[in-house]
Amino acid sequence: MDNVEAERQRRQNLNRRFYELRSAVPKISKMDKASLLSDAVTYINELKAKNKELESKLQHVQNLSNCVTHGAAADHYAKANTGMGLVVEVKFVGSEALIRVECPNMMMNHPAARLMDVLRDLQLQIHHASISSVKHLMLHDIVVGVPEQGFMTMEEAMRIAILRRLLSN
Amino acid sequence: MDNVEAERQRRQNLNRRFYELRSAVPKISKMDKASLLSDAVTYINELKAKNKELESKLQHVQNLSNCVTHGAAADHYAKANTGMGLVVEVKFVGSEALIRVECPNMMMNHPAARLMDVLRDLQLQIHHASISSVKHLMLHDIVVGVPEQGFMTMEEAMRIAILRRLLSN
DNA sequence: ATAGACACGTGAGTC
DNA sequence: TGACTCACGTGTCTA
Repeated sequence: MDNVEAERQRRQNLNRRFYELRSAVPKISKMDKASLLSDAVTYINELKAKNKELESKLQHVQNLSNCVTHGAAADHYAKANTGMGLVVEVKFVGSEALIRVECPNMMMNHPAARLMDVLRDLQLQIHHASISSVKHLMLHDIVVGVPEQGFMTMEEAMRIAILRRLLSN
Repeated sequence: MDNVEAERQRRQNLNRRFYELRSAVPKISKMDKASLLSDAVTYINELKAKNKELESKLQHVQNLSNCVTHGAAADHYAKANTGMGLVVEVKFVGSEALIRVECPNMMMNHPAARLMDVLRDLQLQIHHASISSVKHLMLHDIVVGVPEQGFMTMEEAMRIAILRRLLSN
């Protein structure tokens, strides 16, 4: 018959696909065909799960970094609490601290004065200050001396302290 | 024979696996077994590729956000290329752009002059500038007008452009 | 020898 | 009608 040869090629072709599948699936329990198939489905499901996990993680991280990069270091805390573009950054350089505050003008009256009050309350001595207004935004770059103890190791605490006091009342 | 029944169950089992595989693979060209197998391998490879892409993207984003949050907007590009604390941030506000550059003094001669050269080269008109030196760090806060076209939609490109020119030569 | 897995040829069904 | 896929029973091989 001609059928026998056709069937021969069909089996041969099918086995080729099996080998291809074997090469595509890394974890193979047994060289058995049935095992290969179930291994393939479990592997596919693993990939699907990992894919979903990665996608959600990526979206989460991208959301966070959007918050950060959008405002060039926009403050998550401020965003969460005010919904506006208040940004406070603190960075220590030796015994001094750089403080950078971005504040929308409409957010509060005389943000500069308010910031100075806060710094006074926190007993932070001002070494240098540069304040400018661009459009609706007030920019404050301030260099302060840091007290011998307290904030020395906690830039974040200091940042949060300034932020809370700015937002309170 | 007893073999016939065993073989019957084996085929039956194998077909169950085939059906499971069918349910695991979303894109099926034909209901053919061979097609199913090749569809499975292509789908697996698609998942693998997407997985790698997501992983690298995630790592990339995580690296960026790590750099950003670690140094209060530290710059990945600068860190990678200089190993020092050069930081360039760009932020658009309407038709103006805020540029903030942190540069260690020992990194280059007169970083302010160099930065001005760069801004001139990029044809960015200076609206306001505040430059101060604290310890070993030079701080530049500059407000420039943005050309009608070009950087308007690409803060990042502008940031990178400034950074590259600062680092070149 | 006993069980499990496979390839083979064959008949049957489909387009 | 071929061209195609599939299920079946059978013989063979290995552990």
